[in-house]
Amino acid sequence: MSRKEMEREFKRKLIAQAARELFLARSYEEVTVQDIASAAEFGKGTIYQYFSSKEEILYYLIAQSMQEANEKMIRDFLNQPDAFQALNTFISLQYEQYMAGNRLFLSYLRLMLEGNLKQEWLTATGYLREQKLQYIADIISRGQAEGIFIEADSLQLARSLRNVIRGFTMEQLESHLKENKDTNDMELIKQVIFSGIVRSR
Amino acid sequence: MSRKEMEREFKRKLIAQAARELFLARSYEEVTVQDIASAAEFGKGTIYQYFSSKEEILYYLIAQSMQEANEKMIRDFLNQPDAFQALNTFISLQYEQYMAGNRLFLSYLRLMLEGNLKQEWLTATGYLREQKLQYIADIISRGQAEGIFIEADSLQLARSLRNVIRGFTMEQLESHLKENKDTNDMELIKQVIFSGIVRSR
Amino acid sequence: MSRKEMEREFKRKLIAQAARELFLARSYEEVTVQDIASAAEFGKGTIYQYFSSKEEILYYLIAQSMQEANEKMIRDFLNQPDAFQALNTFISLQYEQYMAGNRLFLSYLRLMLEGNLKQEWLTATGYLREQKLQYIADIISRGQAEGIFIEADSLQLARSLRNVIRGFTMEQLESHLKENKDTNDMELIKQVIFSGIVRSR
Amino acid sequence: MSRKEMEREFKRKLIAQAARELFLARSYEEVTVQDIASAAEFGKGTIYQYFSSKEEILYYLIAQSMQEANEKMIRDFLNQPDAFQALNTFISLQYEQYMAGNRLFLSYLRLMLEGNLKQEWLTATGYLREQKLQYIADIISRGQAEGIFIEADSLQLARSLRNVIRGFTMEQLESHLKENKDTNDMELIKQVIFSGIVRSR
DNA sequence: TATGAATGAGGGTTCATTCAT
DNA sequence: CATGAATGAACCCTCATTCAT
Repeated sequence: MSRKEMEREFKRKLIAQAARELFLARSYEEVTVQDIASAAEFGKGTIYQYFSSKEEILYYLIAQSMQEANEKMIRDFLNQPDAFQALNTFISLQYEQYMAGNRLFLSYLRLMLEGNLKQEWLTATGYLREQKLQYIADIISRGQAEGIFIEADSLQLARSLRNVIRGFTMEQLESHLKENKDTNDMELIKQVIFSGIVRSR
Repeated sequence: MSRKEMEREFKRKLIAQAARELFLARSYEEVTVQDIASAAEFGKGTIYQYFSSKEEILYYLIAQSMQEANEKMIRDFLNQPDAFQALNTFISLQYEQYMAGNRLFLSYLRLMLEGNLKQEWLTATGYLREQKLQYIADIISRGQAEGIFIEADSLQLARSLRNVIRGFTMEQLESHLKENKDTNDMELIKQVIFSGIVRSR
Repeated sequence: MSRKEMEREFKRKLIAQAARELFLARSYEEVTVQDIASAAEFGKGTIYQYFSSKEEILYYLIAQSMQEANEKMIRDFLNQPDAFQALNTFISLQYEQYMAGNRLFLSYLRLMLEGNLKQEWLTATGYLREQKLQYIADIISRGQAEGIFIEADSLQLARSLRNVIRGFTMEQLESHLKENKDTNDMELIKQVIFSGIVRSR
Repeated sequence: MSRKEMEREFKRKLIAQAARELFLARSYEEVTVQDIASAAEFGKGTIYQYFSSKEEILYYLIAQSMQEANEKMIRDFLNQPDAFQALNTFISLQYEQYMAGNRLFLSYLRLMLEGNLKQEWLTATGYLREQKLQYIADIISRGQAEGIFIEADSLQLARSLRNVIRGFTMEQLESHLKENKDTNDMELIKQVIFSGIVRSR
C-alpha cells in the first residue's frame, strides 16, 4: 500500500467516522451529505472524492464493523482453549455489537431490500456474514467434541445462536423509549441458549 | 356503526390492501401515493379522504395486522386445553406472521426511530404489542402450572420466545436472495425453545 | 320575484353571510369552500347550487356591501338639508365601512389584478363605485352652491375625499398589531379634509 | 464584506430583480418559483441557495425598496434647505414609489394578515416604515418652524401626508383598466395637502 | 334540491450528485 | 486535491369543482 493510498484510506476513515456518529445520533436517511462534510470538516464535493455515493459510506461502515468483528473473532475466540468460556464471552460481545450497530444495519437492510446496493457490496458483506457464522460454528464444533453442545449441525447451531441474540437486540429498537435493563437480557439470552424454556419433552 | 362508517371503513381497507401489496413488493419508501391510488383505482386526492397521510396508511396496516394477530391469539390459543400444543402452533404462526410482515415492520420501525410517527400511534401499537406478549405469557403460565415450562417469570419467557422467532425471521430478510428452507428454521427454533443448544452446565 | 327566486336569494344570503364572517376572521384565501358549507350548515356541493364559484361568493359580498352603502347614501345623505353635516357624517360612516370591509376588498382587488374575475362582475362593481362617487360629488356640489367647499370639479373633490379616507384605513391594516385610537384618525382625516396641512401658500 | 459575500448578494439581487418583474407583470401568487428560476436563468434548486423560501424573496424586495426609499429621503430631502420645496418633491416621489410598489405591497400585506411572515421580517419592515415616517415628520417640523405648516403633532401630520398619497395610489389599482391621467392626481393630492377641500368652517 | 365522494392539477421544497474553478 | 455553486428530479399534500345518487 503506497503512501498515497494510505493517506486516502485515512481520509476515508475520517469521513466514515464522522458519518457513523451522525447516522447513529439521527439516522442514515435524516443525515445529509452536507452534514457529513461539515462534521468531517470537508467541503461537500470532497466527500465524493472518497466515496462514490452516500450509500457507499454506509456500506463502508457496515463492512468495516463486520470486518473488525471477524478479526476480533479470530483473535479472541477461535484460539481460546475453553470453548464454553469462549461462547459466554462471545454472547456478550455480540449482543453489544448488535446493540451498537442495529440502526445502521437497519438502513443497510432497507437499501438492500430496495435493490439500491451494488451487487459487489452485497457479495462482500454476504461473505463477511458467512465467515463470521463459520467462526461461530467452529467454536461450537470444538465444544461438541468436548461434549458441551448438543449434537447437531454446527452451522445451524451457530445460526440459532446468532439469531437469538439478534432477536433480543431488535426488541430494544422497538421499545427504545423504555429504560432497558440490558443485564436482564443477557441472562435471558443465556437461559435460552443454555436450556431453552421448556422443561422436558 | 352506521352504513356510512362501514362503507368508509371498507374503502380504507381497499386502499390499505392495495398499499400493502405495493409496500411488500417494493417498499414503503419507494411506493408513491400516486402508486397506491392507481392500484386502488382511485384518484390521488381520494386517498387523502381516507388517510391523513401516507404514514397513516402504514400505521393502519401495522395496527391492523397486530390487531388480527391478537384476536387470533384469543381465539386459537388462549382457550386451547393443551398448553404444549398451543405453544407449538403459536410458534409456527408467529413465524409466518413475522415473515409476512417484517418488511412493513421495518419501515414502521424506521419512521418510529426518526420520530415521524404520531405519539398516538406509538401508544396504540405499543399497547397491542404488550397485549400480545401478555397472551403468550398467559399460555406459558398455564404450561408452568402443568410443569411443562421451566420456572421463571412468564413475561420474560414470553419475551424470549418472541425474540427467538423474530431473530430467525430477521435472518430471512438479510439473506433474501437465497432460497430458504423454512421448515428447517422451524426445527431450529423449536430446538432452541425446547432445549437450548448447550447440553448441560 | 317569484317565491322560488326569493327562497333562492334567501339561501344565497345565508351562505354569503357565513362566508363573510369566515373571510373577515381569517381571509378569503385561507377559508375553504368546505369551511363555508359547514358554517352555513350545508353540504359542500350545495354551495355550488347557489354560487358558481368561490370567487362569486366574494363578488356577491363585495357587491352587496357596495349596494347597501349606496342605498344608505341615498337615504341618509343626499336628502340631508345641511351639506356640511352630511359631509361630517359621511366621513365617519365611510371610515367605518372601509375599516370593516378592507380585508375582503383586498382579496377582491387581488383577484381583479390577476384577471380572475368575470368581466361582468368588474363592470357591476365598477358601476357601483362610480355611482357612489357621484353621490358624494352631488353633496359636494350642493355644498359648493352654499359656498362651503372650494371651487373645483366636484367629482374630483369627491375622489379626494374618498381617497383620503381609504388611505387612513389602509394604514390600519398595515399596522394591525398596534392598538389604534381610531378617534384620533377621524380628527386627522377631518383636519386634512377641512384645511389640509399647509398653512398658506 | 468579502468577495464571496458580495457575489452572493449580487446573485440575490439578480434573482430578486427577475422576481420583481414577474411579480409586477403577473402577481406574487401566480408566479411560480420555477418561473423565477427560468427568468433568472437558474435551476429551480439554485433559488433556494439564495432564498430560504418564496416568501423571503418578496420580503427582500419589499425591504429593499423601503430601504432605498429611506436612503433617498436622507440624501434628497432631509438636507434640502427649502422645506416647502422638499415637501413638493417628496409628494411626487412618494406617489411614484407607491404606484410602482403597490402590487408587491398588497401581496406582502396579505401574507402578513394571514400570519405567514417571520416575526423578524415584520419587525424589520415595521422599523423601516416608522423610520420613513419620522423623516417626513422631520421635514414637517422644520416647515413648522418656518411657519409653513399648521401647528400640530408633526408625526401625525406625516401620517396624514402619507395616507393621502397612499389613498390615491390605491385608487389606481382599483381602476387599473382606465387610462389614468396621473398628473391630475398630483394636483388633487397637493390641493388636499395644501388646503383641504373645505373652504372655511 | 342536497349531498359528499372523487378528482387531479399544481406548487413549494429537499438533497444527492456533478463540475468548473 | 478541494470546493461549493448549480442542478432538477421527486414527492407529499391541498382544495376548488364536478357529478352520480
